[in-house]
Amino acid sequence: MPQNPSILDPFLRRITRYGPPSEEEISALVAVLTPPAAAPEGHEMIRQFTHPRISTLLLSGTVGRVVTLSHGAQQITALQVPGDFVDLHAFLLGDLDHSIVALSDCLISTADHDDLRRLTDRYPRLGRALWFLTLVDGAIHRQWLAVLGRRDAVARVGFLICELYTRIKDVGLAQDNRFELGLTQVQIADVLGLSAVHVNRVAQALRRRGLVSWDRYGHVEIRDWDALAELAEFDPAYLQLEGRREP
Amino acid sequence: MPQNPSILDPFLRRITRYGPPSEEEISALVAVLTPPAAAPEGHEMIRQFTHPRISTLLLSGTVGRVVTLSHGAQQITALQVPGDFVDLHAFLLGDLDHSIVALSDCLISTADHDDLRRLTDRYPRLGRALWFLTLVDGAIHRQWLAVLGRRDAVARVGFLICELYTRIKDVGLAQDNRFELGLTQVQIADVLGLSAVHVNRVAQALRRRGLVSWDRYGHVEIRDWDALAELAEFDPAYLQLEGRREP
DNA sequence: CGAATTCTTGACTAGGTTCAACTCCGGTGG
DNA sequence: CCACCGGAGTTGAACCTAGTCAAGAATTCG
Repeated sequence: MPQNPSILDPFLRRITRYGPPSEEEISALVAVLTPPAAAPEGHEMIRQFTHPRISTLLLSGTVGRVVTLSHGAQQITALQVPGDFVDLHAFLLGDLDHSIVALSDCLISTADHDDLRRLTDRYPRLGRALWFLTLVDGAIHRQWLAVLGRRDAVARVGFLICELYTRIKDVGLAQDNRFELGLTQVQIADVLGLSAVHVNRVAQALRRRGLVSWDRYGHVEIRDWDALAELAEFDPAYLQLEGRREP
Repeated sequence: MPQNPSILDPFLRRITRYGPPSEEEISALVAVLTPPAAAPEGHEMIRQFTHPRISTLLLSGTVGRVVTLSHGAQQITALQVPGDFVDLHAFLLGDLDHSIVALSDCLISTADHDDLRRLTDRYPRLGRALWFLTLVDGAIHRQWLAVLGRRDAVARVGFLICELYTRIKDVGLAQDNRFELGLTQVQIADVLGLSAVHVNRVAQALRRRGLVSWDRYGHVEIRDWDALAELAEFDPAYLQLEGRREP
């Protein structure tokens, strides 16, 4: 169990959205987590088509789920922020359909699948809380399908910025419409299904219109949230931040 | 509990992929299902932004999860085939981020969320089997993100045909490379993020190249599976049809 | 200082959209 | 029985968003 409790804060915020599990359940879960470990940028934590025996909790940094296609093209199918399990779905699935890659320098903690199985046997409500987390991932996937299927490039970039700010703020790591994007334009292109060149042009357009400022280090400030959210048709309901009180 | 056991066969094939749950667990689950009921084509089973108290098992027909955008544009974010729970994720989520619509005449059975909660309390392994089903949905979402983000129109249509045939065959409702597509070209366009006009042109190209035959009633025959699968880069691993033996 | 990334810009191209008209078919009602 | 209607599919032409290719600027790092 990690020495410094504060680094778990983002995760505790997430897990208590559902239910919440009792103190006892949360303690039991935290007890099976390893101490924080470093995962440097570019590290492939799990390789496509393999089956991990542990699940990974992201404590800081950004992680992506990456599907690699034949021509070398990549699609990033999910972005994880601190407090997210990056591969909780692998707990029950067989071989994974994607790689998991650290997109920046990260701190992680892991939980053994055998421990998770014992925990969810003993505490069914905790199991549902974990299930809930993977269902939110699914809700995000669905929104992104609508984004990739039916929105133009400007709305896609706007949506990504709105979503990431909302998620990072939700775990207490952003405020005042500023956050650390921490993605290169190439990586953004791989999330949005665009070319890097076009992402660059769209970013400039958003800056020119006064919607965001965005420096080369990935510090983003949303200067006009309402306009950006409307442009992107962003409604955070799908993120399930209101949580859910289980009867 | 439905009188005719055979109509549950597709579902029983699905649920036993994981684990499997014991006979007792499966019987307990089947016991809380309502008898089959009809849902006519076009019926909106769940409306976007509401919270259902039941989950729906699809027995026959095709159902879609539909996200509606502001300009009236739609994106179908998931297709369900017989044996799928169409809204099991709503069991734990709050308000739903999409509507659920019968895309053809359907037969359905439902389970009350309170019953599901009791069952998953009593049988944690059954809970994991249901969780597993929602994780497969997520895996399909991820593949579709890669399809929409990085593949051209011909590959998208090819991929859809390969996936639906594989899924329908898996539950015993298709064989010999023939199946009932049961979607109009407009609906296909809403799945693929294309215009209906372009879907039409792509369909003709696939027919001309001898890869599929495809009549106006939605009867599809895949005439050259290998070529189609290669064109679409379709690898069924993500569907998790091999299942998973829980230790 | 040179090497490597990332970002930026311009010119050209292409895949897919839009709009509009027309066909084919099944169903409906006079 | 036929006229009409509506939905699905089909076709053509014009347009446009985003991709590709290629080169140059800016920054970081060894």
